[in-house]
Amino acid sequence: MSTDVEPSPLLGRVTITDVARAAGVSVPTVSKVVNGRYGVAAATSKRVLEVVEELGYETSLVASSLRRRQTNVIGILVAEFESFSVELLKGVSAAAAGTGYEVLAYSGLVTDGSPTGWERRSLSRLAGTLIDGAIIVTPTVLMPTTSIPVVAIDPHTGPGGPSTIDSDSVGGARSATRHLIELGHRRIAHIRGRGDLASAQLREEGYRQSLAEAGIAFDPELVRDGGYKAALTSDAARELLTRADRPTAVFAANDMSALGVLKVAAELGLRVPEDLSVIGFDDIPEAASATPPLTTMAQPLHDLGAQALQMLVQLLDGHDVPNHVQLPAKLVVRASTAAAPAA
Amino acid sequence: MSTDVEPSPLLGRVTITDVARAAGVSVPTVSKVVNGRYGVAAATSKRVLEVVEELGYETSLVASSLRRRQTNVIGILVAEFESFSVELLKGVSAAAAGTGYEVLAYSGLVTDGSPTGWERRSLSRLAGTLIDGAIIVTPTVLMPTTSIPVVAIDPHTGPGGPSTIDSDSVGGARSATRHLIELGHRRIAHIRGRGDLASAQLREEGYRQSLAEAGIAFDPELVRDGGYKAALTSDAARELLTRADRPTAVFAANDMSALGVLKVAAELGLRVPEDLSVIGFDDIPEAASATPPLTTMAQPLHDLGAQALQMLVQLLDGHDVPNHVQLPAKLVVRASTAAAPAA
DNA sequence: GTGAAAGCGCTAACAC
DNA sequence: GTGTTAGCGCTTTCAC
Repeated sequence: MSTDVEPSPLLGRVTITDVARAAGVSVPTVSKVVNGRYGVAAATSKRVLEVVEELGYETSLVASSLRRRQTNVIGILVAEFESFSVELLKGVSAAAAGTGYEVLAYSGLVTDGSPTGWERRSLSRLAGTLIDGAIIVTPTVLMPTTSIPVVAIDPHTGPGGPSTIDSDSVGGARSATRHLIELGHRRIAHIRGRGDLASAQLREEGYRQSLAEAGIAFDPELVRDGGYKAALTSDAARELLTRADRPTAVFAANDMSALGVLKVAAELGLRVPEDLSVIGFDDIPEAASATPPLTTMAQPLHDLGAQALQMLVQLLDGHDVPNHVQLPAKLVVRASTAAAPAA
Repeated sequence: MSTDVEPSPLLGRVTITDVARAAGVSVPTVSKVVNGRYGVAAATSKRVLEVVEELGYETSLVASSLRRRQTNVIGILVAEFESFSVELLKGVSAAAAGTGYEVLAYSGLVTDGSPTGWERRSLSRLAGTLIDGAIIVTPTVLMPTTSIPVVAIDPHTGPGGPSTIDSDSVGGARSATRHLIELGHRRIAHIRGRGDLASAQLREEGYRQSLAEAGIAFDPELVRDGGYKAALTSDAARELLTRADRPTAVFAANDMSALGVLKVAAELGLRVPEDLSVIGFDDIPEAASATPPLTTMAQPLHDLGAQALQMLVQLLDGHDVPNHVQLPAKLVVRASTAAAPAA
C-alpha cells in the first residue's frame, strides 16, 4: 500500500523489483517494457521507462542469462592476458563491432594446480549461461563435445575438436630456418615451444625440414625446450650458448623465447647479430622494440582473432564453417639476424 | 526410481542436478561437496566427486554468483579493446595472479547510441552479481555511487567519484613540449585528446605552461581536436600541415593521434623528423615500430593496471586506499623528433 | 493489458 | 549426515 519511491538506492544495485515498486506495476510488466515486448499500454510503458531512467536501472546480465537462452555475448577464454592473447583480443574486438555481440574476455585461475585443463573449466563455468559461444586461445586439451559453439586459436591438435584457426607453423618455421641458412649459418639451434600445442611441434618439424633441404645434419644437442616462455628459455639458452661449439644462430619457437635468448646473450657478452643471430615467431609488439629489434616470423594476430570471431558468428547463426583455417606467416627482417661470423 | 546414469550429456551443460541424480544424492549435498562444506560423509563425498569428475561438472559462475554474495572475480570495463586498454589489462592480469581473484574483461556495446555512459551500463549489468569489484578504464561520466568497489584509470574528472589512478599528464605534457622547445622549435602545434577526459585537458594545460615558460606566445590556431583517435586526427593534421606558416613540431595528446599525424605527414610528402617533429603520449607498443619510431611520453601502463588492481583488492578487503594515485610519465626519445629546420 | 506462478542453476537455513 | 524449503533477479507462459 506504500507509494513511497526510493529516489536513490544507496547500496546494492537497482533491481527490476525496485523499478516495479517505484512505477507501481508488477515485475513482469517492467520486464516486458524493458525488452520491448508487445502488450503494454503506452502510458504504462512511458511511466516505467521514466522510472528506469531515474533509477538508472540496467538489466542484470547474470540474472537474465540464467533465464534466457542467449545473451549476445561471446567469450574469449585465455590462460593469461599477455602479449599474444591480447593481440588476438584486439582483433576479436574489432571484428565484433557491428555484429551485435559483446565481447567478454576471461582468464581463469591457472595457478591452482595444473596449467592444463583451464579451458575446460572456464568453458564449463561460462557456457550455457553467460556466453553464447567461445573463442579459446591455445587450448591444451581436446574438447570433443561442448555445449556451445567454439572456435580454437592455435589449438592442441587437429581433428575431432572444434573448428580451429592458426597460422602456417611448418611453412613459417621453414622460412625462418631458411633465412638463417641463407645468411650462411650452419649451426642453428632451436628453442622448442610448449609440447602440448600443435604449433610447437610443427615449428620443430619445419626447422628440421629446412635443415634437411640444405643438407645440414640435425643435431639433437642443439634443440632445447623453452615452453614459449622467456623465463623457461633462460636455462636452455645458457646451456646452448656456453658450449664450446655454440651455435651461431637460434630459431626460437616464439618471440617470448627469442627475447629470452637475447637477454641471455647480453648477459654472456655475446653481440647480436655479430656473434649470434636470433629469429623468433609471432611478431608480438615487443619484438619491434627489443634490443636489437627482433627478426621474426609474423603471425597475423589481428586477423587470426578477427577471423575466429567471424567463424564463431557463422556458427552461432547456424551456418557451417571450415573445420580448419590457416593463415600465412611472413618473414619480418629486423636487426637480430646477420651473416654468420667467419669460421 | 530409475537409476540410469547419463554418461555423456551431449547437449547442454552438465548441471548440479545431473550430478545429484547420477550420484543418487540431493542437489544441496552436491553443492556442499563441491564447495568443501562440512557435514558430508566421506563415502558420499567420494562418490559425488567421482561423478563430478566423470561428468566434467563445473559450477556455473552465473548461477552461483546470483546466489552468493561474492564471486572472486574482478571486472575490467573498457569501451573497446585497443592498444591502450589492453596494455592496462596485461598489468591488471599480472597483478591478479596470486590474489585469488580472476579477471574478466568486458567491452560493452558502444556502437548503439552515444559513446558516453557505456561504463554505467556495463557496471550495472555486471555489478552486484558477476563481479565483486571493477576497474573502469577512461570513464566518461561521474559515478558518485556504485554498488561495488570501483577504481578508475584515467578518469573523467577528479573528486566525488571512485578512487582513481592516472599518470602525470600536466608534467608529462610540459616535458614533451619542453623537449621540442629545447630542439629549437617555436611553432609547436597541439592535437587535443578527448574533451571528456581530464587527461586531455591537463595535457593541453601542460603544453601551454611550457610555452609560457619559454616565452612563446600561445597561438589558438595551432591547437586542434584529435579525440585520442588516429582517424579523428587526420583532418586536423591536414589543416595544420598545409598552412603557409605550418608548425615545425606537433605534440599530440596521445600516440594514436601522433601516429595519425605521421600518416598525414607522409601523404603530404613531409619528412619526419627533418621537416616536422612529432611527439606523442602513452608509449603504446605501436609507437616503437612506427616509421619513424615515435618519440613519446611513456605512461607506465603496466604499472597503472597493476596498481589499480592492488587498490581494488585493498578496497575489497575493507581497507582504505588513497583517493587518487598518480604515476610519473617519462620522456622516451626515438626518431620522430629532431632539431627545428633552419628558419 | 496486466499480474500470478513457475523456473533457470545454485547455495544458505533449517528441518529431519 | 542429508534432504526440504526458499530465494538470488529475471523472463516466460498463462490466467484474468
